[in-house]
Amino acid sequence: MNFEEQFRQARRSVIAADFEKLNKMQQTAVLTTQGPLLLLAGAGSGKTTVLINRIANLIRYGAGADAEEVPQYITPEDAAFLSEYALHPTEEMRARAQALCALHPAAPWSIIAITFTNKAANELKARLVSMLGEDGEGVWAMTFHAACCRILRRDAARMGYDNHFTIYDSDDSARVIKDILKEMNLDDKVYPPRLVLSIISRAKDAMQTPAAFAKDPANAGDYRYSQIAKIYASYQKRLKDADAVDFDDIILLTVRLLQENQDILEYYQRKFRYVLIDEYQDTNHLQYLLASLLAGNYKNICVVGDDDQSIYRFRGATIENILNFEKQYQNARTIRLEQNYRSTKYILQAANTVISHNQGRKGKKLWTDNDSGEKITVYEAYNESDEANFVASRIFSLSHGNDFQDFAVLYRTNAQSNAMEYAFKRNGIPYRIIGGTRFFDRAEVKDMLAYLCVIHNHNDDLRLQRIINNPARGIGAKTLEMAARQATAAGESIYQVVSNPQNYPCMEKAIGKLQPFADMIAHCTSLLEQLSLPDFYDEVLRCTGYLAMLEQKNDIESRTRAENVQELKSSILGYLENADAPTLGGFLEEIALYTDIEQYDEGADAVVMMTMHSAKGLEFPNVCLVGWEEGLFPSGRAESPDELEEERRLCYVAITRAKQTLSISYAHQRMLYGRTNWNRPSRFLTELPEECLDQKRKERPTYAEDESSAQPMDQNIDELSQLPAYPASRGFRQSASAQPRPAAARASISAGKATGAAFAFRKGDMVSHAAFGKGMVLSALPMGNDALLEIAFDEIGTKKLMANTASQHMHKL
DNA sequence: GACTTTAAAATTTTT
DNA sequence: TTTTAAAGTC
Repeated sequence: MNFEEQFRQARRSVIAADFEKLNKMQQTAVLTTQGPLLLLAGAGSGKTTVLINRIANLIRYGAGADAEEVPQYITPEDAAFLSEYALHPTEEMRARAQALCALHPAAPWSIIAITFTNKAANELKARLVSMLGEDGEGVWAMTFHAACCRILRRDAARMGYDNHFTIYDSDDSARVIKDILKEMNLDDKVYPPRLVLSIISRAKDAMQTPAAFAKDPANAGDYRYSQIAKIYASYQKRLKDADAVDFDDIILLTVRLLQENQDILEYYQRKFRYVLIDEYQDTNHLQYLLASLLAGNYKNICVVGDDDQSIYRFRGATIENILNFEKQYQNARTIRLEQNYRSTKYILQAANTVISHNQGRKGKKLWTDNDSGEKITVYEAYNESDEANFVASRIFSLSHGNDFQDFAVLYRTNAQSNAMEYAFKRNGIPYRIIGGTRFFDRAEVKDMLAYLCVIHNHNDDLRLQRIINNPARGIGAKTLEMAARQATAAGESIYQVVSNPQNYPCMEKAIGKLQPFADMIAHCTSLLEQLSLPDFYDEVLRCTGYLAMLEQKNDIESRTRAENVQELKSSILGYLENADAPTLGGFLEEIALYTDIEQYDEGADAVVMMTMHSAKGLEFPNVCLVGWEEGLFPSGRAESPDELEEERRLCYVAITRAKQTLSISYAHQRMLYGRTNWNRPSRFLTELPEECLDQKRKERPTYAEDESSAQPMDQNIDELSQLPAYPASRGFRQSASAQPRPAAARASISAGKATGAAFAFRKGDMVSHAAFGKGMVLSALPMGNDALLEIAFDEIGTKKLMANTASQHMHKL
């Protein structure tokens, strides 16, 4: 063997030793640095760890592990040294060995790692910094939008935008569409703004200009499409005039900037020697183009993803990007990470089996060295509240009152959280709900941000319209409409009209109302130069009268809103900490993309509830999946085979969140949106391997008898109360509207022994609860057929429980 | 112009 | 059932 070959082998094994903690495939992925690489990373396979280590390898050793090249300066003596070190590494030899191994090490700023969410980007960055120190800071680890924004702000002029362009979020965009519909005199029932926006979004994804969209043969002859083409054109014009871009524009303009400007393209292609894309299965066409452009020169592109976890097709992701990667890059290497470190064998087997029902996969089978664990509990509930009680009981029996944070309840739609909340409240189980309206989506927060936008840029018409009469200043729709018309006619912004009403005869009536508003904005603008940002913000809260308005209302809702509005100040403080030259504009630019305040404080010991979608990327020791019924999961809206496969992938994602235990439940009858439905169990249940399951259901006859004719409620209650939980229910079936909440009536009966429980507990009683331990009843407040108990538990403090529910897990001592 | 009432719609979601 | 927006009333 010549010394070059000896050197190559030693080099690879020395570098590999740095990553010996990883498994074989993970290590291969880390050491494969050159050329296109497709990393198919199954759920729980340590994907992020691989990404971090791969970046570390690039910075430390560059192409060292993955190249034939042996530098000219390497001598046979060096090769011998490295071989020796590979076999017997010592601390003194280390520095020289590492220096020999490095081959064109990558500068941190020459690496770009793109993610979808700020959360993922932050995690990546934090872990890079903790592994690499200062070098970690230099890596471009950010979201698609943040990266594009950075690129775009530098050269926005080339695309005809100011480099301080504002970003419209989807809410802003919807307002613009509504405005256009009004102007064009179109019915928003025929052209729902959200739908129109999604059509425009698809057009942008296909890089269709409004003109091209209008001519698209696919839309030809469709009157509605011809109208939408006009809306699209008008929408783009308005954004352009306001120097605003929407989320799609950020990517689209960046792609066009690179395509149309050879010099800029070359700059970034040279700058980014290594491109990494996370969650590649979630990329849309534009993002694919961006990735291809950035990696166009070196072709060192590593995409990480899992085709089986693609659940965002509905918002434009194309799974084809990952399926076609190997066609796009003929010399691409593919590595599968199939060892799962997260789940038990049973859980994994269930996941594998379900997903195997999908066509069009890359194909992959997860395996694990973990224990078999417990079988998956499948529970057939009577209705949604029985299901919720089942989950509550399960949490009690597994947790014994500790470590609630180890539990997650995952559902298909947010609306399902209600029934769970109800049960958790009655049982005194602490919980938090993820999803719904996020902090920056709250109206009051958006209002204050709109004020800041207007103060920063008086010509921001869209935001001005939002706040000009909020709080009420007597400037109504009529006045605003007039001002807008004058502004358009004069080619000015609305603020120009509002601040100089005397120049417009028709505005005369409103001068008294407009002047104070304009003065207030002007005053705030002058404050900006005198005060620090946080103090300035306090003043804005005061001057605008916004805080006063909330304080005046003085109900719970308003108090929360006031808190939120004040909470925005911590975002400002957070911005100040990181910015070198903080300005209001800088804050607004940053906040436009970073809308993800940490709403999920991990410290709290509470069960988390969220949709299966939101759970992606997370893991929990114990997971309860609820609502496995046809029409709900899979969703009734999923009709085509493609859509059903997406539901199945969602199913796969949901199952693989669980580390140790998993329960799946479905309800025989469920009230949703005020209607009671009787749905068959989900088809996904039948796709689970029976040997993994432990099926449970309440002992009771079949529901066949439910179909028979209705009888008066009272009679049924008498009949039912004789029986244990969920007895036969002859003639029980009634429409939800015919009788008030039959399900609820049933549920209280279902407590069985509990009916008397409400009165069994008195002040001073000592009790023992399955999960909370021993305690004393402090008070018992009768409430209808139930009672609210306040109990001081020895270990966990005072809790409020509903007697009927609690008695299922609690007895008197 | 501000407030109240009523009706319709309600997957999934990040930027 | 709950939420939100638009129409109706003072």
